Amino acid sequence: MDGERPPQRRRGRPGHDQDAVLNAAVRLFNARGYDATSMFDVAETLGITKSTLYHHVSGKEQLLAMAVDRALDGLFEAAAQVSGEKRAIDRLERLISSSVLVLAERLELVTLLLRVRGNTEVEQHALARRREFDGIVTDLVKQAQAEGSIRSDVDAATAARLIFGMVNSLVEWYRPERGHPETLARTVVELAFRGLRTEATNTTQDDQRRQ
Amino acid sequence: MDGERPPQRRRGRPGHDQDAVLNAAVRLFNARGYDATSMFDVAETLGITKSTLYHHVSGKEQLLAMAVDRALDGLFEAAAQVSGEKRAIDRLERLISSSVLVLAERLELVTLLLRVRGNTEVEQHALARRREFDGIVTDLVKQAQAEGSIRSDVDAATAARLIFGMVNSLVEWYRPERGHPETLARTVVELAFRGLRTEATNTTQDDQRRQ
DNA sequence: GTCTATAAATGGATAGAC
DNA sequence: GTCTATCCATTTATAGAC
Repeated sequence: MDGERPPQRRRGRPGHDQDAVLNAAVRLFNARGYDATSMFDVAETLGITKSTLYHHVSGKEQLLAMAVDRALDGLFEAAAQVSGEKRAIDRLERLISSSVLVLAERLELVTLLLRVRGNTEVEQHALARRREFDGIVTDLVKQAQAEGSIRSDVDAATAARLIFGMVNSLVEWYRPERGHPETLARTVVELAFRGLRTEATNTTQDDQRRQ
Repeated sequence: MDGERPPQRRRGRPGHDQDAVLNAAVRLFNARGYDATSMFDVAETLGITKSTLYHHVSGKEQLLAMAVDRALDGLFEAAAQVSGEKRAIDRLERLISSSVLVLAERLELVTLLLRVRGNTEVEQHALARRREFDGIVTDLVKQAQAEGSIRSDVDAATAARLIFGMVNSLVEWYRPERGHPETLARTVVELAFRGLRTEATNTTQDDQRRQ
C-alpha cells in the first residue's frame, strides 16, 4: 500500500511484519516437517500469495536460518548466565533448569532446531552450534564429577547426552497448558539428579561394577 | 525372473532382495529426512534405476510402512516380555532396559519411527501405535507409584515421558562402536532410578511440596 | 504490497523395449 | 530384472502488471 496503515507497533523500516511470516512458517515446519512444507503452504496460511511471500523473505532457507538462530541464541544465553555459580554441580543444575525454560519459551523454534538434519549449509551451521552447546554440557558434567558431586561410575559424555535427551524430548509433548515451565524445570532437575526411586529400594542383580 | 540366480540365501519367492532395498532406503531416510529423500536417491544408492526400484517395491510410502512396523513390533515384543515380573517397578526396569536393547538392535528402524510426523495415513498409524506404547509405560509408572517404589511427588505421565525421552534420545548419538548395548541399558536404568548425584548432596530451595 | 502468470527444476510413478 | 523415455503434479523462485 501507499502509506496509511500504521501497524500496532512501529517497526524499523518496512510496512509489513517479518515476524508474522516467521511464526507461521515455523509452525508449519514443525507440523509437517520442513521439507514437506511448501512456500505455497506458508503463503496460504498467511492469506497471501507465494509471490507476496517472496516479497517479505528471500527464500525458504532464510526462514529456517532465522528460526534456528533464535533458538540457539536462547540456549547460549542460558549457558552464559550460569557462570555465576561456584560449584560445577550448581552450574549444571542451573543450565538444565534454564534450558527447560528456554525450551518452553521458544518451544517452536527449539523444536525446529532439534529436527535439523544437516542437508544444507544452513542446517550444518546449526548442527555445529548444537555440538558446541553439547560440549559445554559435557564439560560441566566432567567438572561436577571431578568435584565429587556426581557419580563417577557413568561416562560423562553419556550422562550429559542422556540428561539433555530428557530435556530435549520435552519439545515432543510439552504445551503451555500443561503447567508452569518452572514446575517442569524442577521436575527435570529432580529426576536428573535424584532419579525415580523412593529410597534404597532393592537392587536387582549387579550393582558394584568397579566402584 | 527366469531361473538361474540363486541368492546367497534362499527366499520365499522372488529373485531379488527386498530387505536390501529397505535397508538402503531407511539409511537415506534417516540421513536426509524422508521427504528430502527421492526415489532416485534410493535407486542410485542401490546402483539401479528408478524404474527397477519400482519393480521391487510398490512405492515410497510402502518402504516407510515396512520400516516403522518392524520398529514398533520390536518395542511391543519387549513390552509383552516384561509381564513375568511380579512388582511394577521391576517390570518398568525391564521395559526400560529392553527398550534400550531394541533401540540399539534396530537402531535405524527406530530412528526413522521416532521422526514420523503424521503427514500420511501410514504415519498416523505409526503415531497411534506409539501412543499405545506410551500408555503402557505410563501405566507401569502409575502402578509403581501405587506400590510405593516410585516417588509420588512427580506426575506419572510426565515421569514416563521424561524417562522415555531419555531412552529415545539414544537414536541421536548411540552407535555400535560406542560400547555394548547392555552396558548402556544399565546406565540408563541407573540414571532413571537413582539419578546423577552421589549422595545427599545439598538441596537448593524448595523440597517438600505436598508430600 | 499484492496480484497473475510462468519459468525451470524436481518429485513420484508408469510404459514398454530388451 | 534392468533399462530408456516419458507423464504429470508439485516445487522454488522470478517477471511484471496494478
